[in-house]
Amino acid sequence: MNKIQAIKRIEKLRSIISHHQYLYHTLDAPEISDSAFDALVHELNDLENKFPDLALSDSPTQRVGGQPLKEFKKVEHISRMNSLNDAFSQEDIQKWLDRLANLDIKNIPEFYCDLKMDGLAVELKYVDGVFVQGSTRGDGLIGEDITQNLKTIKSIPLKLNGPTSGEIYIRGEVFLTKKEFERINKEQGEKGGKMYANPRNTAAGSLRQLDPSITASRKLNFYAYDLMDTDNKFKTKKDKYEILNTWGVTTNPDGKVVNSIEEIEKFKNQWEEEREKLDYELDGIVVSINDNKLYEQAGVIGKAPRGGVAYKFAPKEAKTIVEDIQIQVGRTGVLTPVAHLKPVSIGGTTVSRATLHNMDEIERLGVKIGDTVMVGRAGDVIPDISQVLPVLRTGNEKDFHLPKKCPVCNTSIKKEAEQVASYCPNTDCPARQRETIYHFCSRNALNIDGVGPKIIDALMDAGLVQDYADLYFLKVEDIQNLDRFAEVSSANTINAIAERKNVPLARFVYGLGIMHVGEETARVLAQHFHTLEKLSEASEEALTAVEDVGPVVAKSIFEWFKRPYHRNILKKFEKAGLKIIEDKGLVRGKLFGKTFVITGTLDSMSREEAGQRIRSLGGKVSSSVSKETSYVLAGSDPGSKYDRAERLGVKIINEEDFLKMLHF
DNA sequence: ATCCCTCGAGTTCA
DNA sequence: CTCGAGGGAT
Repeated sequence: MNKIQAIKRIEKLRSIISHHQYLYHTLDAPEISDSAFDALVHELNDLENKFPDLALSDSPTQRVGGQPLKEFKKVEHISRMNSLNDAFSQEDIQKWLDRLANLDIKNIPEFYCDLKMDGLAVELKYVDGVFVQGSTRGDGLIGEDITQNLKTIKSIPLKLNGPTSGEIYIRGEVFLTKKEFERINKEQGEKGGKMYANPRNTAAGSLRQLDPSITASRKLNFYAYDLMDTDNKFKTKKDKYEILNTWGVTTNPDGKVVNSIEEIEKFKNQWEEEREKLDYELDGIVVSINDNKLYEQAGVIGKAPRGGVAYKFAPKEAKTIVEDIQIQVGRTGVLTPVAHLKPVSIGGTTVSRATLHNMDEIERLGVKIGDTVMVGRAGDVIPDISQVLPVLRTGNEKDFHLPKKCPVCNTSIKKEAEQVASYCPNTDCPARQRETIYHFCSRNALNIDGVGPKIIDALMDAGLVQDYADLYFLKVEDIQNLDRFAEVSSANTINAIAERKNVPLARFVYGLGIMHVGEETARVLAQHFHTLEKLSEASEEALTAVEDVGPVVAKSIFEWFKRPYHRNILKKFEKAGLKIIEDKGLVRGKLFGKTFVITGTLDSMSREEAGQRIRSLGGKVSSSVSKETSYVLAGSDPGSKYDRAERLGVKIINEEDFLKMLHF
């Protein structure tokens, strides 16, 4: 980026950041997520570092942010309440140590590592051991008097269990547990009040209540992180924490002293992994020089003391650019727009694509090609665009439109009026056929091990396979002649296919890939008709009579078996010697009539196996919890289903209970 | 017609 | 995991 561009960009970023600072700090009503905001500040910081002459003293990066609301009395802080510089990697920490070394602070023997709760900094004033005043950080110099509200917090002692004379100033973080956040938000929702975005905003909103009884109804927490020590009575940060604790002031119990950069890294990694286990939100750790004298010696630059850094966890969201939006054709012909992103690292892995689901989603987000977006991960796994930052548009963004023709086979795209998705109606579309064969080989269908997309693509491109029945006619020589295939792997492929010449009816029906027939419906159909022959000859009426099969599904199945193309495929299977194992019908075992939902990880078996055992005893396994569910089987690290079960009062059993249930 | 429960389908990276 | 939509109960 050249200087002219940088100037423009910096101006733009400054105005956007100021605007959002106002929304966030003064109105408690942010419009963009915290990480989106952080990303903006970060970019501005980088630019200002690159072009130091463009950095201005009134830049938002130079301010701590936030003017006090006029309703509260103003309080001047004893000394400026600063905020720490951020570090995002071990290199950043190393740079910090290098800068300290330049100041002649070398070979620091001890660091204090503390957890960084995501909350609000406050200052408490005690006179003669009695809590007399508390204030928010405000702009760093002047905060708001929220004494009455702070008095409602149980972990802030009204009287210190210690010194009974003189003035004492304590700083710390007020925060909210995740549980309490949910409770408050639920209550707000029921009252039709404003919903909070996250625990931090809720804590901020709660502290700024003009009526302390409202604050009291919300259980806020407090951990101290500093004791103002004007006459240097304490040697280390740890000493301060210990004396605070004896006075009855809590500090974070998980903080500890470490001796090296490696240990800092270890501490950070440990808590980054375990953060979910805590009942409050963490956004990183704070690393400080443990020795107070050295800490002071490091001094303050701008708004940030140099004796400590906030070592932030990898954000769960990151800012990136949508380079293109492309269309994918699925097995059923549904067209899915996928955003191709400028690669970005989120929580340790690099993300370059994210699904946009359908046109409705694109409209809801308002995303255009070239837009800057925030990408997170739904359920911690699947990349997902959470919001667009339209303020960063340059005017060169392009709207995305669905093509009129299938990008693969050029057939005209169709869309049912009341449905969201558009689709390619051509059942012979190569993209659809490919996906159909992948599906046939997939784990829950025929489970042909080692025959994945790559091999299937190669076989199709060579014209060796047109449909999934062709797989059973392949010979080792056929595959060997293809590029990239060695003798061994071709033999393995053939063996893997041959191993699946006896298959249970339910799996086979699922593998066929009939519209609206998934695993569960395939099982029900198999139980009901027992053989493929009977299923294939069933009338629409007979199909509709089956539990869970209505007119739409019945028609889809009926028409599938009617098509000559499919009849021919079934004949080929027969010719290849495929044996379909007859289904014995419904089992009336001891779990008959019981519905299970499985969540979390089990020790003694996979969830798949557990499901099979349940079904073999006549039980059902469902994917979502409702009041119809008999038991939720919870392994370790259960997901959201556990909470839902609790809320609905569904019986939750652990693995041990489950094993007993199987055996008795 | 309308709600609730389930199922189906699509999805990313290492 | 999440969304959309089919099936069935009301």
